[in-house]
Amino acid sequence: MTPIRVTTPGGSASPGDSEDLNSRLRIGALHLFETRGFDTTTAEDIAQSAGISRRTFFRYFPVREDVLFSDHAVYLLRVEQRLRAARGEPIRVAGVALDPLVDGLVADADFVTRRAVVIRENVALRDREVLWLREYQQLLGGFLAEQDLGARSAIFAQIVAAALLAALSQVIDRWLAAPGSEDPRALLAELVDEIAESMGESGLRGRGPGAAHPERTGVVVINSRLSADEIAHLIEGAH
Amino acid sequence: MTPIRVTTPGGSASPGDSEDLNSRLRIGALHLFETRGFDTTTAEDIAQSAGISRRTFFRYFPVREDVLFSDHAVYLLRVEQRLRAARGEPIRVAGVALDPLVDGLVADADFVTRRAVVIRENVALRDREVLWLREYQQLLGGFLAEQDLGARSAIFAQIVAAALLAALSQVIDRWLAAPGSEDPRALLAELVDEIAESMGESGLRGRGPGAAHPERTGVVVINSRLSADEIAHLIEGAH
DNA sequence: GCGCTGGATGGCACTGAGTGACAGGATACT
DNA sequence: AGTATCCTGTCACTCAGTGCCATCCAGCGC
Repeated sequence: MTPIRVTTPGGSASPGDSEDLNSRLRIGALHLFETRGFDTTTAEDIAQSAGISRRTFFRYFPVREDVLFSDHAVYLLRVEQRLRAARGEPIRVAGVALDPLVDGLVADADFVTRRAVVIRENVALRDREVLWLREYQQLLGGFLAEQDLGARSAIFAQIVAAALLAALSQVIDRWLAAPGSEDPRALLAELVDEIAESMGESGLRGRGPGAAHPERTGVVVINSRLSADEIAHLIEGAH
Repeated sequence: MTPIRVTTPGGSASPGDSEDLNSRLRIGALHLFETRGFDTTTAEDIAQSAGISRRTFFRYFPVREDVLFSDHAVYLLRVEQRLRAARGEPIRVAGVALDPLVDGLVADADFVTRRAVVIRENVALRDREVLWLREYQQLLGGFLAEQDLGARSAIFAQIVAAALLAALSQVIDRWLAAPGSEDPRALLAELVDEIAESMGESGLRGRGPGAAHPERTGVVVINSRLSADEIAHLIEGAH
């Protein structure tokens, strides 16, 4: 997956930039896909549109589909950095680490929305996007697997990672469907919060209290038919 | 994805059966992959091993990789049936609906474990497996989306589906790594339970009480430094 | 200036996946 | 019988992806 040539030696920062070869390729390709359709556009066509040879094209993108996803190669690196740098409650850290991705997509809105249209109409592109998103999932999964998530930690690491990525995917979908109607980053934060609270350190009968967020206090009650006293009694007998 | 020819008109039931063309192909292919490696085995080779022409092979499996995954086409149907038939708390229903898949894999253990070895060593096969698993996820996601999961129902449907499928994936991985050490179906049930409890109707500030599991009572307290009275007070002020 | 070296590119040729079109051949139905 | 239908094989074609080699263009030391 990784060997997309990012071609950002130190200069042009964001994937929305223009005028390096990578950008010429992805923009030219998108335009071709929009007009001619994905599977009637050959690698040769794309290469020509950027003024390079077919052979060179495949040196930049080992798989033809990837010409639309070069940004992910960049975002993945940023997400990885965030994971390495941040500290705190693991699940929230993992969730927040996805911010650069969301920000990047929003900043590159024009390209991203047009790309989404093309992707929606083509199976190969949809599949390829799934595989790219899975890269993030593995990243988060790997990170969470190194943390202690209580009982069944290794398993839950993957489950939580999957949940987080599904949340991300939904956030992006919503944003694409109705741009501007909701702040994607805020929505993601909200969902991450809920996931962290429900599957986090205390949500799944894992370990004791007092780890990362000692000041945080939360109470969840299921079946409010019990009186407060009864609940208090239950709590006293619990731990 | 779907157009794999299942070739089970009404006769041979389980994917582990032999002697229909489909089985000859997948077994022959597996053997070739084991000995010669996946990417040095051409579609022609596989076709020959089953005594058919290359063209016919591609009529059975539009994508070469799929020759190893024909069982999923069957399992997907069964899972879908289970979803349609069962009633109860949605998340548990969705989780339990995966049982036919687990059972099928276990029943077909020889093939499945050998396949796993081949898959592990090849990117194209790994990717293809991911895409197949995603089919289940979409199935569950679609089902859950029709249910009412409380606030943000549409979003949580996808998140829960992803979590369930990650659980399934972990269960299978464990079983493959140490067959017989743990009952995969029991482990899956356990994980589904935890997911249902944490992300279910009450886990995520959704709707009121009294739906599917009215008798169930649970209390979760984060930060036990508070006294029981303080907590009771918090609760009284909550709803 | 010159020569050298390393990386990026292009051209060429080759394998193999996947597909459309057509032609038998078997089977089932009447 | 005749005929419609489904399955299969053959042929031919496009195009993705790759290895090999020649070339070109920096940069750098001298």
